[in-house]
Amino acid sequence: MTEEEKLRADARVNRDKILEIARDKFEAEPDVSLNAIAKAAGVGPGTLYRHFPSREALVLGVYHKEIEALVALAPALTAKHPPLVAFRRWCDRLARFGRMKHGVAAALHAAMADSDFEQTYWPMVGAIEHLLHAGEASGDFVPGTDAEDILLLLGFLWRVSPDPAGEMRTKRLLELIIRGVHVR
Amino acid sequence: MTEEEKLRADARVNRDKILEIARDKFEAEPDVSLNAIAKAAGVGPGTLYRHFPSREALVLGVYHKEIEALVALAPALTAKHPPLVAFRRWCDRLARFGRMKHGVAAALHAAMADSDFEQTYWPMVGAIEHLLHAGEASGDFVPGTDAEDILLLLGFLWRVSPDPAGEMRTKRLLELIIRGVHVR
DNA sequence: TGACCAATCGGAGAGCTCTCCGGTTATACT
DNA sequence: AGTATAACCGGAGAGCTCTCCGATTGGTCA
Repeated sequence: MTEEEKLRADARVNRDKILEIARDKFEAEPDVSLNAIAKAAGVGPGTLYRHFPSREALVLGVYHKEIEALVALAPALTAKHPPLVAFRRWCDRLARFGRMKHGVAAALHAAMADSDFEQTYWPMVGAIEHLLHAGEASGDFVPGTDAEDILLLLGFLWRVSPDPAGEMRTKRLLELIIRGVHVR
Repeated sequence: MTEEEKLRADARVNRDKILEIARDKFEAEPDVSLNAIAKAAGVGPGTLYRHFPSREALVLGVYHKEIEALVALAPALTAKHPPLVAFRRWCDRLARFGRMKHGVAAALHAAMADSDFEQTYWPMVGAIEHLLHAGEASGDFVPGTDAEDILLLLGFLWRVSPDPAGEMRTKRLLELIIRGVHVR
């Protein structure tokens, strides 16, 4: 979407400044108040909330690039690997992303699980659909698996702790899900 | 737990009143402010928050009985049915519960997925453990499956919509999970 | 260039969450 | 019964989220 293009110059400056500040603040302390971000960015709360109507929207704005990369990764993986491997690698990558951004996980969770966030939700579903289709075509995956279902299920990634124990749990659960989509 | 016994008489009255009011309010409008509940119950916010330190805790307090019943159901089901059937029925029941209480789902989700809520989390894990053990013993389930993992995964139940489409989605995802724990 | 107007700004304010602590009261003990 | 004390109460208040709207300003066209 060309949303960034059609913004008025001052609005674009503000938007960028907010994102820049927000990225730093989130890194430092994920529970930062949006008020604080607005103040640090030199705008009023009204401005921040007009650009990003909710905390989730702001988080999504901040990590937009990373998410785009993740979406783009899906076709690349299916091109280079057999479907099962591609699916597993993509999930691993998603898990790693979730672990890194663990502090903002709650917001990400809400955002990804909610189809109101069209800018993020549907591309993500598309990526999963891609992976699933490859698996169906090769006969490796149970046919008819729904991509939205899988994204919903993968929501657990945003709730595991980022320590080694959580990593093990992630590993086990991804195994389970893969067993669930794999036809034997 | 005997927590209700050792309360001072006035505290118990307040606690019960709060729960009674909260049940009604939640039924009517899940997003009610806790302030409103406190006022309707005739206590100050301080009192409400001392009894239930968070919204999640209050929700758990309200549905405590139902959750206990759910936990008690697990052994009953394993006694009457083969492990796979027992597991499926228990999940169905949990799903139905989630669907009925959809308005308070977010709070329930946080509560069940968070082991800080020991009163609810561990009994729930215990119930799942029971179901899994039965399946392992009979050789139907993949050995070594962790009950906490499953509870985490089942968290999706609190995010599906309560309409027919959501019901279908629930059905599909429970199938997937069952395929994931079922050996062969 | 000047002036118009639609887009944008930003802060006041309503309502909420959650905490803190001085005042109150049930309970136990004599 | 009288009293000590630990438990409990409840409201003031700080800080947050989110909205609304009058003031402001960038873009455009004559």
